[in-house]
Amino acid sequence: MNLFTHFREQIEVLVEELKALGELPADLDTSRITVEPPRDAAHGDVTTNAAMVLAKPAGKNPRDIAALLAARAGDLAGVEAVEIAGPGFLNLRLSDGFWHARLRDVLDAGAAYGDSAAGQGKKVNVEYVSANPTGPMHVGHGRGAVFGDALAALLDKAGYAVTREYYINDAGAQVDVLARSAHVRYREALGENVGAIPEGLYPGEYLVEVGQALAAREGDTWKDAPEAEWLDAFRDFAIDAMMDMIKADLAALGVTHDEFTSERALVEAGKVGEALDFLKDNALVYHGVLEPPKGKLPDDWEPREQLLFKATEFGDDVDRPVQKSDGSWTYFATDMAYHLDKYRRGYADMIDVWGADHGGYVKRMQAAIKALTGGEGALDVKLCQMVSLTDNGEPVKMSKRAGTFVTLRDVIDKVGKDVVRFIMLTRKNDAGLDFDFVKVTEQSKDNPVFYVQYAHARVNSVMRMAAEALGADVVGEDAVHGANVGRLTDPSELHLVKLLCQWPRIVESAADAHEPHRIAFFLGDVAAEFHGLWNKGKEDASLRFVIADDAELTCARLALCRATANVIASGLAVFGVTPVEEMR
RNA sequence: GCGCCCGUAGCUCAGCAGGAUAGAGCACCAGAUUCCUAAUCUGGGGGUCGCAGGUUCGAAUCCUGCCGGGCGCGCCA
Repeated sequence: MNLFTHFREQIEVLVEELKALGELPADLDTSRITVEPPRDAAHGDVTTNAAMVLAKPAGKNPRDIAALLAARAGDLAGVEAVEIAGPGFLNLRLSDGFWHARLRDVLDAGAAYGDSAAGQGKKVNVEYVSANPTGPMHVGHGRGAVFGDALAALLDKAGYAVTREYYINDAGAQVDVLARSAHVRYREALGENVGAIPEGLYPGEYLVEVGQALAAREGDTWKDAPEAEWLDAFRDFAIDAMMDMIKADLAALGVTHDEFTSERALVEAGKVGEALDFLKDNALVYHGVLEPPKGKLPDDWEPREQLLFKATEFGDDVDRPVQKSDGSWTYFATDMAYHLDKYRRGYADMIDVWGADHGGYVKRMQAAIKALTGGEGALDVKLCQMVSLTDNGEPVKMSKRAGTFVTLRDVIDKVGKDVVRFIMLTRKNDAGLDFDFVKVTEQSKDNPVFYVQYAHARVNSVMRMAAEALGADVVGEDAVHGANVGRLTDPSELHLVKLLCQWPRIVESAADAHEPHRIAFFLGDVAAEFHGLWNKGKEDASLRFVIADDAELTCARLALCRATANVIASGLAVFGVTPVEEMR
């Protein structure tokens, strides 16, 4: 249960009562009422702006409305004190007993704590990675992969029916380049001295294997054959090989997808034609000539008549071409068809995770979706900023030519997938991210992965010590669930309980905002609070978790430890990070 | 030229669908440290929230205009 939602509903009930009594107008709009934790703990546990937002439409003084609400709020279950503060805030202080009950909720829910029904089972499609099948993934792809994967898990936890999708860009000119590059490696594998890889082809070593495999399978049949005879087969083979490599890298990162949609298959199935027919039928395309971009004129610019989509009618800045001069579709055209296809598969809500360099593309895609779905479909595009790799503060030099290109796989192999995943999520998606090989593996408070994992491991450590001191019985499931948590009365203990109880709210708001990074910050807060509690035990032995001569109190504190580990594990699960039992 | 994103402490960044004196970590300064196995702890200084208007009971948050940085801008995806 999200307790803030609970009190939001309770306040609503009180407002209805006041309406019935004629104290407030019957048609009062209550939608702007919020119930949330106050920033300052001195203001209680729960605060609402109800009186202030209702004041104007009700034609009353906010503090008068607050007084009306306060008179009734004191009777709500769990509310110990009510006060009116500032311009008309209504602050509720909840009883220790209420919090003890919530702690039991955390323990009973286990890993499912934080699960929400807010999404109401609504279908949502999250498309991420979608790296071109022309080579290995770099860390930038990794960020998008982790972000998309975590966002999908977050939405899933928040009650949405999530589909994770990968769009394979296997139809453009670049996969022909891939095929030609593979052909060079094929000839090389057959013993030909091919020299340097020609300009314009992919020079990467990763194609050597592909060439060898082709040579083994095809023999020298296509060695000197004209391109038209082998292009299709080589392309298909190379794409499959690249996708196998990409999927293996994703597996190493723990990233999964439910659907892989092929651009080529979409084109061959006539989906682009269908989308274009729809646009034509609705007079949303026309033949015209675009104005040249101002300020920066491309060298080879010349006026050209093209088939244009009326993007400006849907919020874009200029109309966008859908067909190239050779008659083939632009990337935009196939992308429109792809998103229409997603919509027709039942996804009115779509989220795309892109690299920030595609930012200029967002408006036209959103315009296209508006046009193609009659305003029914919605697309949120999450742009991921660049990742800069550093090694103890020094930038990692990357040069494809010098062979010092660091792939995503290199990074995973070096620091482990859990570290990669967590660090990638410690920044907002649209902020740049510094990934330092030394810092991310450092065992110190400065390293968020370590700090959070350590808190989880420390719970385990406490359990072991408790078992040694008081016997295995105090750490069993029964003992934890049967603990008299009413013994938790120290303010710092209750503070941790209150923090843990925010988890459902964090899940819902992070899911709503499509911002998984909030979870990383929350987990950092939980870890800090827990470590802080531990440290208090150093100064004041009565606050230690394990009290040798008081098994009941120890059990209560172990329950709090267990609940802390629960919440951390629940958050790490969203991130796809395995909580550790022990630090090494 | 236009569009998108960003501009918060010396540094790296949070700031939750506007909310009550703007937060954290690092760094800096001052103390503590024979500590439940654990890779320290406590306290302190430090901010015109880029600038200027506007909306609002209330703006770091929303709107407009500037300034500064990044990305992008017709047959690359």
